[in-house]
Amino acid sequence: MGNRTARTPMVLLGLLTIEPMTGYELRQSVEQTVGHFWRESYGQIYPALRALRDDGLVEVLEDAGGPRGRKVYAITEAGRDALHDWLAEPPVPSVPRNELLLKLFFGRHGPPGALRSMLRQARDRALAEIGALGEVRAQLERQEADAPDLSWWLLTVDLGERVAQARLAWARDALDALRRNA
Amino acid sequence: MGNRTARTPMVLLGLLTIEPMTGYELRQSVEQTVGHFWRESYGQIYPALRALRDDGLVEVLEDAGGPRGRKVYAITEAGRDALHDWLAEPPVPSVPRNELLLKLFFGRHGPPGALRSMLRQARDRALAEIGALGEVRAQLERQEADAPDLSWWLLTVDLGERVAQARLAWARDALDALRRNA
DNA sequence: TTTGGCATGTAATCCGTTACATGATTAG
DNA sequence: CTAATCATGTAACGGATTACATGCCAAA
Repeated sequence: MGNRTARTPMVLLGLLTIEPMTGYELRQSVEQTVGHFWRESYGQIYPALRALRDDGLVEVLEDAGGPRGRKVYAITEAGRDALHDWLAEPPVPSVPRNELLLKLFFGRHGPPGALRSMLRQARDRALAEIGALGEVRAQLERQEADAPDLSWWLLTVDLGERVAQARLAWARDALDALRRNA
Repeated sequence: MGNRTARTPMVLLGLLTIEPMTGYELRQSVEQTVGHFWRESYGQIYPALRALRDDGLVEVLEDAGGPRGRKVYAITEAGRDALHDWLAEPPVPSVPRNELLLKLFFGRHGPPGALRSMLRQARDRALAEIGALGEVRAQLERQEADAPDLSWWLLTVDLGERVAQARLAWARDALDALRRNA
């Protein structure tokens, strides 16, 4: 039984399909590519790489540098198979946990200004997200125009933008409603 | 420093502002009220209730029934204060983790049909969510028309609906694009 | 009488973050 | 020379789920 989900190793395998990388670079790469909808910490990455190597799903290309070496990992054929199999399974629905909504739900029991400030923060975050995703999209279309993954990547950007737009509209409408009531 | 976030006890305190309940009823209540954006398991609830009681934030009204008793919890004044303080703090931004997007991002490396079936599932889930939230809204407006929390509750429903609509439109457009390309 | 819902709790385990420990290399 | 960045790893801890253990009561 053990690992039911095992998503960390799959992100690593996925990123290693783009190019071989060190654990450190994988961390950066997670942030830069799937950062709006996924995150991994070193505490997850290094043990996962060890396990992947033990299972023959990745291999170490170089091993040089300092005392503990710099290890460049590459995905193996077995690794591609494992990734393929995982991609065939439907995503396991995640437990929703939205602290903002929780606080709004119980908002009557908090201080009067808190609602407004949380909505403002939500609005600003949504705006920032829209801006960031717009840049991502522009950069993809410029620099990755020939990347074979492009259409998949744009799909994820697209959902991100739509959801951020929905949040923005919601926060603005809610703030307007507050103003009219006050 | 121990508990930085401590959200489980806060959900429980929040729900106990509505009415006193047992641990079992709290579990149902989480599902029925904040279910679209929050979830708690017994493994969290019972220990949390114990800790809340030790801290004087809740008290036990009744203690009867079976061998281990039926305990009806009520929020105390100290509990209301703790909830109030927590509601004053801005929500801690959560790490995004969306497995569907992860799978789409690496979609090229999976089986050809997987993308389509995941999008269909996303579309169907969004539709179901919209339906469920519509019912929640209708029921709130009917049965809780005088509830002092109503406007806050509707705010959370509203965001849920908008985000679900965004997901629905995204999944439909993506499916259409797929069909045109095939 | 047996199934399902009410009810409480613990134990094992996992997933994941943060902090710690260590050191090489590079740019200013 | 020194600060930042590259780089690898472990340890402690906390948050959360799942499974387990137990038993009452009511309805079919």
